[in-house]
Amino acid sequence: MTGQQTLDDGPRVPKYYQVKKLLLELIEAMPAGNPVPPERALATQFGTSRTTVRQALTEMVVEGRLLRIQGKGTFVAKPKVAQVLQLTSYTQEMRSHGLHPATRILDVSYINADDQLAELLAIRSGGRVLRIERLRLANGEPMAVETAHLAARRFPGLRRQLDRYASLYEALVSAYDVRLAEAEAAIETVLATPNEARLLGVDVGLPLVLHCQHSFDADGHPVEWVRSLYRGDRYKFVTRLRPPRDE
Amino acid sequence: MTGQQTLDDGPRVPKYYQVKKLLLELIEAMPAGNPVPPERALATQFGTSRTTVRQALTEMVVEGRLLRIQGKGTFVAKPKVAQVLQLTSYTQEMRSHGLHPATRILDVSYINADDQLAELLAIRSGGRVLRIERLRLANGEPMAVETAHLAARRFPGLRRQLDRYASLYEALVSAYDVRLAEAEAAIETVLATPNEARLLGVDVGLPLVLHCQHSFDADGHPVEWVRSLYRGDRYKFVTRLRPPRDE
DNA sequence: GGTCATTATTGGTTTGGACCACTGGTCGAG
DNA sequence: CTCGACCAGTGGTCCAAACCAATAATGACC
Repeated sequence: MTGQQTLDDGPRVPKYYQVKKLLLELIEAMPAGNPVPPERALATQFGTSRTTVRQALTEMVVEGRLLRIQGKGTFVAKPKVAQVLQLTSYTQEMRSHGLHPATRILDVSYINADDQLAELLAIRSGGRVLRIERLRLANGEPMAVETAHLAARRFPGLRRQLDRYASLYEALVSAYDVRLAEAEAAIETVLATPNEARLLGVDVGLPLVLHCQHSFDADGHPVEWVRSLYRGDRYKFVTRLRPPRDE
Repeated sequence: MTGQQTLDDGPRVPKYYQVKKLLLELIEAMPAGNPVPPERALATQFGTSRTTVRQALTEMVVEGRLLRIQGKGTFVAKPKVAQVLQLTSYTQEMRSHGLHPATRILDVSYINADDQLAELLAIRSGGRVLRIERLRLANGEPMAVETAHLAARRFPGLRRQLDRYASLYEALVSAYDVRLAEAEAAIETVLATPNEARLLGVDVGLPLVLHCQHSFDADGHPVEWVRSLYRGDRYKFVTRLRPPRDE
């Protein structure tokens, strides 16, 4: 090897990446919802195989710039919605963004806590836990799958109270006089399983944002542990920070 | 089509997904760093094409479970590191995790602010801004690319001060008596560009965590705007929340 | 006019093969 | 012994083709 062309990024640009850049320019001038040409047409236009076009399109779908629908086509996606990380309800949060929120209860049931969940809720291992699985929507579109866990003994009859109040937080305050005072949240990226992909209406393998929140009341007792899966292509999370030491 | 098998997830499981599940079982019993069989061998073993194996492997790489190295092989990856979202320095943060932090300065230069950056730093459009691009390492491995922006006029000579102090925060406190009091952070997922992938030592197209932080001093004046790109497969972000209203 | 089967179009999956780029080792020349 | 050329093995990219699955348009039939 003579090393005559070993620059930072000389001829090392894969063809699918060049296709991607061309497509990015193409959709920049297009409004959301507008369709891009079919894959086969793009392959002909760029003089590549459909495989290469698909590789470029797949990255753009993962990035949240495009939306693929089997049998219909590929479309320019809408920009991301910001999600403020704070102790507000989903409903409250979406309204502040001018969106119409809705919640569909997927499942409410009692389970037995495994060791990890028991520690999070400060109950004994195997204790009964109310598990609430909800699909969060905005303007009719699935936004997140939320699974909340609360100790059954601490909130007796909560399952029935849920029908009476508009939100879980409202039920906690009105029926049990419990207010969330603090929380710890962890955020990481994961990939959609087939089941999660189906619920959220995204593709299998798309990166999701896993947001686990552990909430406490004013006395420092754990109240709930929530595992929320947001669409990584539609959300960004915003939080306000303070320094660890006060001065 | 008789539709005799149209269950929730009957025959609808793609072959690459079945391969992925088998591989997940395989690597579960393997320590980090252990190599998995070559792609061609897996294709023969599972009776599929190499393309299908690659589709399964690619998802697992994106999830941070595997690490691919061209010319060497594919290996079991190490588990994620947690990153606490707070106003501490990277150095401080990594040490608390028992890791050995290091920083490599990639570039320090003055640029002219565009409209957006000017507004973030509360200066006039086109004003001079010190731009510091740093590569963050932990135990010798690239962890993040950080690009900080500070108003040049407010911190005269900061470029030279950087050599004198161990960290940017230390320089701000010692030389300018400026302490960060508050910040807003936004987190979203993006895909690695070729340049970013090269710096972080990951694959092009891998999802990264984009963490943009806007920091303010005690008087509420903006101090810096930092754009950090973390490896989505190695990090998770942890933050502590308080309710919006005090009571 | 309305209903349902048919067909065309589109994205989704899989194949088998080819070649490139990088790594690590082998082996010969010096 | 050292250095370099060479080569085998690995992941990276790309191709042409075929078939499956979901959607939308068409058109025959009632």
